[in-house]
Amino acid sequence: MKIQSEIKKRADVLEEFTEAYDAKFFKTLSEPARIQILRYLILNGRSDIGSITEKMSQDRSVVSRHLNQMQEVGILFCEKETRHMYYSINAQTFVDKLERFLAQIKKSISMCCPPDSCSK
Amino acid sequence: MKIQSEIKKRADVLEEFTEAYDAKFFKTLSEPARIQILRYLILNGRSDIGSITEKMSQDRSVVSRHLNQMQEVGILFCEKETRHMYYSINAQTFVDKLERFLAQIKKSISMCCPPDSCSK
DNA sequence: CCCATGTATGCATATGTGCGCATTTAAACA
DNA sequence: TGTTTAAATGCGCACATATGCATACATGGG
Repeated sequence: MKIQSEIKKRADVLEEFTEAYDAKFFKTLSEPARIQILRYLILNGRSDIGSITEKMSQDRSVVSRHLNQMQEVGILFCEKETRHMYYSINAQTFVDKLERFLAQIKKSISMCCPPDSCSK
Repeated sequence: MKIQSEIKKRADVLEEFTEAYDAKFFKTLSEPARIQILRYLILNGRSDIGSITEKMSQDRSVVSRHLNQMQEVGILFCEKETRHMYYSINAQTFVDKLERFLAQIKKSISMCCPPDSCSK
């Protein structure tokens, strides 16, 4: 039956959507302090924690934790060198995550909201 | 001088980036309850608050507030009809916001992180 | 007009999380 | 091997916000 296969299709797309969804990634992107860090790295490129902290009002430890979280969700890349921990934007994973999410949203929307299903 | 113009270019792109950045949009996308609402709307399309609440553990008022916030940041579209407030995914603004952000990130990254500037 | 139904809002509370301080760990240099 | 510098971690505090209850505000049906 046509309806049955439609229901299954929706459930499948929803499952895909749920798997692709990274709430922590978005949460990380929503914090003012972390946005400031992102801005700093866009402007200055690869930097260590000390340099970043100089331009911020927060404590070194706080910045360290933010950077760590940003690295965990794939926004930043880090590597230790001598005594310094250097961070830079992880272009690969960052862009990839956004593109995956965008593709999934488009897919989900086209399924659930054709022009004459959602609007009225 | 070459360096000076490079600095200006970076500042300009950063300003664009900052303008395009909508922290509240990402924050809205990061809450479990709101993600559940999004999932519901993907599966069921246009729905009123009552129907959505039935499938959630939160109170009607809480769901109402979440829906309102999601509409504010451009994720959802709403329209009142008889006594019901109907919500649906706002494909236009939702996708547009993501695409704008993605484009801006790509632009910023390509400027600040050419392969041999960020990596070491 | 009054009542029922669907939403929105005021308020109190609980949970989450950003923050700074103090301390610990790690590593380079004398 | 001790000293100094950079970063990470434990802990407690403060503030933001998600939640639920009670209530107020619509609006359609009788």
